[in-house]
Amino acid sequence: MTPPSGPRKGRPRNADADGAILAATREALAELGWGGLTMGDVAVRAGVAKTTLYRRWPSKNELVVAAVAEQLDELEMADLGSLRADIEAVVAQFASLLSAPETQAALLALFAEATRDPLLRRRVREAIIEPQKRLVLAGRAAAQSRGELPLDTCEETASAAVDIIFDTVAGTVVHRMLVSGEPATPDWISSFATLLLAPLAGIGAGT
Amino acid sequence: MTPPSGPRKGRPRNADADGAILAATREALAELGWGGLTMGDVAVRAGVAKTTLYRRWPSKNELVVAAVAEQLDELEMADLGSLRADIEAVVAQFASLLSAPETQAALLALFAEATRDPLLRRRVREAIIEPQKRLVLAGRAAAQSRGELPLDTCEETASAAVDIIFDTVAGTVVHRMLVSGEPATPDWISSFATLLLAPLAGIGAGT
Amino acid sequence: MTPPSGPRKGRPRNADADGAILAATREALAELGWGGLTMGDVAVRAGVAKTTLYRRWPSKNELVVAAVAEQLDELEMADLGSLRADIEAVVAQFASLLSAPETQAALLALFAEATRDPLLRRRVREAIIEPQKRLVLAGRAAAQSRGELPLDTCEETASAAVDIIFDTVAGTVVHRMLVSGEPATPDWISSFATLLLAPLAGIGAGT
Amino acid sequence: MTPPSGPRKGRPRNADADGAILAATREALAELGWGGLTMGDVAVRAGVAKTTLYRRWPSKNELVVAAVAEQLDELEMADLGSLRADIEAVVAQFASLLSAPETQAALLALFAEATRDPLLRRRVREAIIEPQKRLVLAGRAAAQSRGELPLDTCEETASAAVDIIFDTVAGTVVHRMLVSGEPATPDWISSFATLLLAPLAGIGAGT
DNA sequence: ACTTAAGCGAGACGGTACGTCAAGTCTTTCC
DNA sequence: GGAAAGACTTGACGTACCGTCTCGCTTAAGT
Repeated sequence: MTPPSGPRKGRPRNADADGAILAATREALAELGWGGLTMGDVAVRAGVAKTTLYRRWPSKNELVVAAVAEQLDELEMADLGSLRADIEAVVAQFASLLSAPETQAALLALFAEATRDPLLRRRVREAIIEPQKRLVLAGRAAAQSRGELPLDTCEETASAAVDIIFDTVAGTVVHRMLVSGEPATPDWISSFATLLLAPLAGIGAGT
Repeated sequence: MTPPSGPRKGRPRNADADGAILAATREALAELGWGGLTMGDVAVRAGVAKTTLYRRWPSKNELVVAAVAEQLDELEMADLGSLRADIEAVVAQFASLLSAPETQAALLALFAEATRDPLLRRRVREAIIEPQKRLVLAGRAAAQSRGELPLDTCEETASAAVDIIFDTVAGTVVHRMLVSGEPATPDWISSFATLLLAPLAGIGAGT
Repeated sequence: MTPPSGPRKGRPRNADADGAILAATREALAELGWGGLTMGDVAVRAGVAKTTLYRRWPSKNELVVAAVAEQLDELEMADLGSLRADIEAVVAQFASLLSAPETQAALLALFAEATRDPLLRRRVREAIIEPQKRLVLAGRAAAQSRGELPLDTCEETASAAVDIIFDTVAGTVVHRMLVSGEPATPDWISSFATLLLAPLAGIGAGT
Repeated sequence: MTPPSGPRKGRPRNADADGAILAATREALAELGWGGLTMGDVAVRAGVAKTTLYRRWPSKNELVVAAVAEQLDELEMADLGSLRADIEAVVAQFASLLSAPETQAALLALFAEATRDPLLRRRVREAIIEPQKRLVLAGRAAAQSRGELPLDTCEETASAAVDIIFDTVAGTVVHRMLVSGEPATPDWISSFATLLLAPLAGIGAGT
């Protein structure tokens, strides 16, 4: 993947430019939205020629994926000692990310574009979705090690459970914040965690 | 809203055109996606001049909102005798709507655009979100009349509950289908209904 | 050739624009030369959008041909009563045309480009060369009617004679003014006319 | 101009490169014309880095002047025993030079560019025009030594005569071949020589 | 039948961004 | 210090679409 191929020939790429461009992209995205984003504007903000953008990312889409992916790398699952606490923490983190104007503008537009463009879809999956899914997996593993959740009896069922939880968490938070346009207050997060934990309570009660 | 202004002067608008244009919009949307959609192309598909489009809708955004809203009017809440059945039915309906390529392409793009454009946001709310929210309300009312749910004790709490349920249902289904890209099979719908009903089970148990 | 095809559909082209664009082209050509001429600049000078240029002429070359051809239409052969006077008049006219900076910059560049591009070559021939060749023909006809020149005995020979005279007149004047960069003074024109008339003098002397 | 500075420091310039580059330039010129010629392409054809081109010639113009000038150095005036023979020989040589596609593409473009760029104009004069003018001078000197032409009585008149002859020969041949696009056949050359010699015949007759 | 007013198609218009390309410069590493 | 490689800035290219405009024509309703 990474070409470590010895000492490269020719003038090396300006190492600072990548960061400057992605930052400029997020800034422009926040101010102008997806529709208003232009390559020329990003280039000017980054203090770089338009051709330099195209040399590094083949299209506007790829550039935005990269810019947003960099942002989402921040998310992490901390083991806080209880499943409820862990869930509330990750939802809060995700919500705080979605409060940033640049993420708001970018995320839905990216998802929308990915609906039609298979390559973009793959890039979005790899760069954005999968890294988040690992949060659900980490949370489950922690809960299992604490005894809050039973160990997986069936691989397939477990996977389906992860998927449904992931879609529910991500989808609901996104919908609340970006579509309904309501903030994710601590109260709301608490209610939502209750909703998610209810099935487990039932299991626990039934045991 | 509706101009009742008697018998209008001049040549009346071609009544068929509206339908043809909206259909052409959905068709183009399905083929080309939001980004690839052009007014010129829609006009050609509808066999109509570009001017006619602009005479009826002030912009591309408005046109697409109208085209998608027309599609969403189909949704309805049938009282099937139990809350689980009602939920599964509405989720299935919503999922089937999101299977249509034109809806897929349009919905997220519309949400994305609405993030930046307050007027569009209002139109989306009015034309798309609110009509769906009434399904949740109708479902709750039916369940209450059947005794499956307690009557509202507090107006405010009830409203918050409706909101959270609405965001969860809409957000999760959208995320599963459009972002994760997985189909909403009967099994999945059933699992999801179980997740939603779990809190009620707890309430019921506690009563 | 001219499409008189009834009442045209759609918005008619701005009739003033053609003239404004061609004038702007000549102006820009004079200031910046062929290499410095840009479509965008012409558009700005003409107070017109760049797209309007491309809507009317498919390329920079065509535009310049049109601009220069319009200029060359001025040339005309007046019957001044003697062959020498006619020659001196047409040479002076041509020389005065080549004094204009815009013609200077354009003509050679156009000829150069035409060397490679067969379509352009054809356009240049039609629009620029042929109209000039008629001057030679008109001059010869006038001289014949005055008895200064014998009537054509052989069609083919006559045609070759016209060609050689035409190339000599046009080529020499262009070379003097644009390549050698010397002005065509009345003295020079007189000397050149003498050179051209010498063969006839010989004929006359031999009779 | 020529740096005689002993044994230079560092790696010496590749001596073959100059020739390879000029040849590549002419080749590219013949194939693509002036407008289509790119430095990058020349570099690739010559198997050389673009930097090397710029290290040796300051611009595209200079490179092409050098490439074309090299070609024109071939011309020479041979004393064939009579003025007519000498004239026909030099016209034929010049015509044969203008038959080469690379010269065709280059010459007019160079003249055109020189119209605007005083430095280029000077270079063109020095490298291309002057060397040709000496042919006319040599021819006249030979004719004078053979008694075909009177000795110069007036320096100034003689110079003007050389100029007019030079412009007529060069201009007419260039116009015939590059603008009119007709070949310079032996017949045509003969007719043209007759035209040039006519004034002398008159002088001779008058003597 | 005759006016009036709007709808309609066609297509030109001023803009703005696109993604590409070439010119000429700069910055590496290797020789 | 020359040379190859290739990244860099700049600026024009020709295209596409937007949303507006201006035509000539059509279609009713009101006279």
